Amino acid sequence: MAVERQFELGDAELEVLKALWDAGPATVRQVLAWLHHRGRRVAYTTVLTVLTRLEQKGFVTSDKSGLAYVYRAAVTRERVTRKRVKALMQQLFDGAAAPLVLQLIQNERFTKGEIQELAKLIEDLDAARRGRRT
Amino acid sequence: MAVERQFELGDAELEVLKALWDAGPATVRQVLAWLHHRGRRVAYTTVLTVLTRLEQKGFVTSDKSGLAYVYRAAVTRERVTRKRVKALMQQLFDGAAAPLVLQLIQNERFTKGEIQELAKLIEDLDAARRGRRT
DNA sequence: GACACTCTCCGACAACTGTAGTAGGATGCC
DNA sequence: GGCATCCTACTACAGTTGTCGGAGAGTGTC
Repeated sequence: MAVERQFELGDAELEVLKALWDAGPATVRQVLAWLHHRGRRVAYTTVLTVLTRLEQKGFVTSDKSGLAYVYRAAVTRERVTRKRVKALMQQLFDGAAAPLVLQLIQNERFTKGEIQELAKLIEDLDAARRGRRT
Repeated sequence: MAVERQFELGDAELEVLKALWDAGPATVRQVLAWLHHRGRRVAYTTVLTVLTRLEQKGFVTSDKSGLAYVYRAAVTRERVTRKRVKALMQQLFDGAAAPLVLQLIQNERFTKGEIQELAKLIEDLDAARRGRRT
């Protein structure tokens, strides 16, 4: 690879994006504060660099309204999340979702509420399937 | 980052590991054939390099029984898979499994059999939870 | 105007990963 | 013995990502 791929997100980049998702549009300094708050000890310029790269990749936009540039996420958390999950499914299970779900259900713990919610969703799925007579 | 992390698997590395999982212990040439079969056009020496790195990282072992070294996976597919999924959960959902499962169920399609299997697993989970009086 | 701050820009560097060429040893065939 | 073939070791290089430092511009304060 190394050629062709073009834009994916590394850990640091994702972390910065999260700051924008959680805190809304923010300046470099605000993102830095958010990261420090989360225990990520990085320098101001590091955040700046990451934001710049994210902008190059199209994940954020910026505009200078006051003294400093304000950065804003240009992609939704849902979109990025879905894409990542898809990629993982592709990589590990040749794109199939079921094995992943099965693994999660068997290996992870869920609260009562979560289990109920899952049960309900599954039931809905089943009902929909029947409804479509598939 | 760049420092500290030490060993994770890239796409190419994972693909090579898959070859060993699927086809069992194999020589460089056999892995190469497997990759070509899967449409991955890489050179012999590339495979050799990747296998060498995987060995350095402890993911495979090798032994020279005949003319060429035979490489063998030193980690199970399950172990690697679980670790990757955990990492994704950590990265995207702060370690929580439920949001990931919910997203999968809502966004992906499942066959009748899969839905039934899921329903059964959820039911078991629920029963176990009740059994524990938790 | 000088000093202190705060920003952005540019350049840099190291680790990791993907990819591969070249050299040289081993083996087998004529 | 010479030549083709196969294998490993070593080296290399580019792209990506994480991480910063220093230079220089803008702004506010005495």
